[in-house]
Amino acid sequence: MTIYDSVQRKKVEFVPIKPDEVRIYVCGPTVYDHAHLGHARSSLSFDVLRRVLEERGFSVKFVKNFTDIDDKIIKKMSESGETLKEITNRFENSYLSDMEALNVARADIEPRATESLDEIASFINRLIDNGVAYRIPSGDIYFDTSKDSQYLSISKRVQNEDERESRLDRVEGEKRNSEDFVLWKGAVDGDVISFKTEVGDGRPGWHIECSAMIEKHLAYKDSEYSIDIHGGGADLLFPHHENEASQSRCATGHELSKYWIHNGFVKIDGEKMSKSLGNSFFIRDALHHYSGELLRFYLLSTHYRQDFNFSEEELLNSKKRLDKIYRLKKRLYGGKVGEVNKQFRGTLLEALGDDLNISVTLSAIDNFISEVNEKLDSGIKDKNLKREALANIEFIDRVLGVGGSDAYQYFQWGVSESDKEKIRELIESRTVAKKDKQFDKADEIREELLSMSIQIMDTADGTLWERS
RNA sequence: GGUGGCAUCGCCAAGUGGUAAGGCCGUGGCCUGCAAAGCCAUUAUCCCCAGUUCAAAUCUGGGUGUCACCUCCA
Repeated sequence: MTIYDSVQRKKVEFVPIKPDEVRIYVCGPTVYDHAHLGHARSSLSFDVLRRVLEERGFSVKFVKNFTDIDDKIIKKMSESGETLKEITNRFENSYLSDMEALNVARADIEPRATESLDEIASFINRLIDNGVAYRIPSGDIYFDTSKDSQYLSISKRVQNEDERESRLDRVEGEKRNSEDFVLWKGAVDGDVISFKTEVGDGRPGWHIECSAMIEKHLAYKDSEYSIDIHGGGADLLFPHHENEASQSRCATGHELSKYWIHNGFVKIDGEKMSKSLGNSFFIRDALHHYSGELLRFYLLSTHYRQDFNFSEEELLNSKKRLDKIYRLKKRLYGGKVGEVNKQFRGTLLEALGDDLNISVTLSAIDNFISEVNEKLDSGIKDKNLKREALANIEFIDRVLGVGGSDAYQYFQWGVSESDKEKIRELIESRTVAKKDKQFDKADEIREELLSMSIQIMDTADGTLWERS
């Protein structure tokens, strides 16, 4: 299969370091707030990647961290008076519950910075020993980027003199080079949180945790590369991933990752969603309006590297597409699940194996649905048709994580029990009216249901309804 | 200012040298008491200019527009 490597900046054949095994590390959230749609998209992208790799026969080891030491968390501590643990626990749980709603599989290991302090400290010590990190009088420890000839090889950024100087001007002085970054922040009076480690009291900088945790939990020690795939949002490429890679290179002598994958942004009204613009959108808020499955399907419907423009109109467009899977599933209801169609399976895996080409994948699914509907409409008796179709839908669920719900429940999402009862009663009276050829009355009832956003459809198996 | 991405039917969106997938919307038809659903049919020469080639949406050069990164950010 091929994937797009952000360092080589092209699609390349994916060949894991060791046959049949793939080790992936994805940068997880900083747990100082609820997760927004950008987190959802990133998680979803790598969730599908993982599913595809597994479906293609790889054994995948997947690690995603929680950044639970951070200035924004500390700020929250002083604002709310909560402890670090209280805040990070709350938002970790919020994150995990959102991910569950989106049907994102849990990582095999979910390390936290607070649980990796020994490894972080010894990692920093190695950098100091290797002469690529230095301590300044305040107690802060910096990484010396000038010591790594490969620095900027990940982001391919060019340092020009103007930028250097303008950045030097606004830097507090004691760094040796403007692009040096902090590995460890020494404790100062008034710090609300500080950890005691072999490099002193204080707290780690942002980038170091990933390098240390990758080495602890995931890295090959006997290979040119530590792991197969390192992923995250496109905004992490620089400086975060550049710095991670540089640290790891200087401490371990190995390149950090063989492939780098970055997902595109979620935009609202054509602008990147971000805290500073005030247009971010929490997953949990979206889940009040739409099911997790629909949100998942919608967020997956655009190729992961493209910018994703969130719009209600497009979301409803996606819903119609997802509805079609479930309408077919309803038609197949109660049947036995057979064997997935080999060609169908092959088409999906080939499309997804081409750098997760979702458009071709969805197109193939649409074609499959149409074909089955057509055959079903023609009335031919073919037990295997239904069995295979059900198996195909199961396969869709395996690789994309959608289509696995009960078809009837899917269409009843967000309808209260009392409304369901009312709907049943209305449909019953309409059925009676129809039987008596009282079509005006029947149509009136249908209008009433429609005003409740309930669409009905008369079938050979009786009148079915869906929430539109 | 530096770097990178993108520009294909009303909208979303595939396609990386051989004469434009798919979805939504619209229109016509079948089905239906009427609908809905489903099915069938139907809609583009690919931002502009120049070039390479037997052949380009796809390659090269130039231009325009747009977005992002360069500061915390998925």
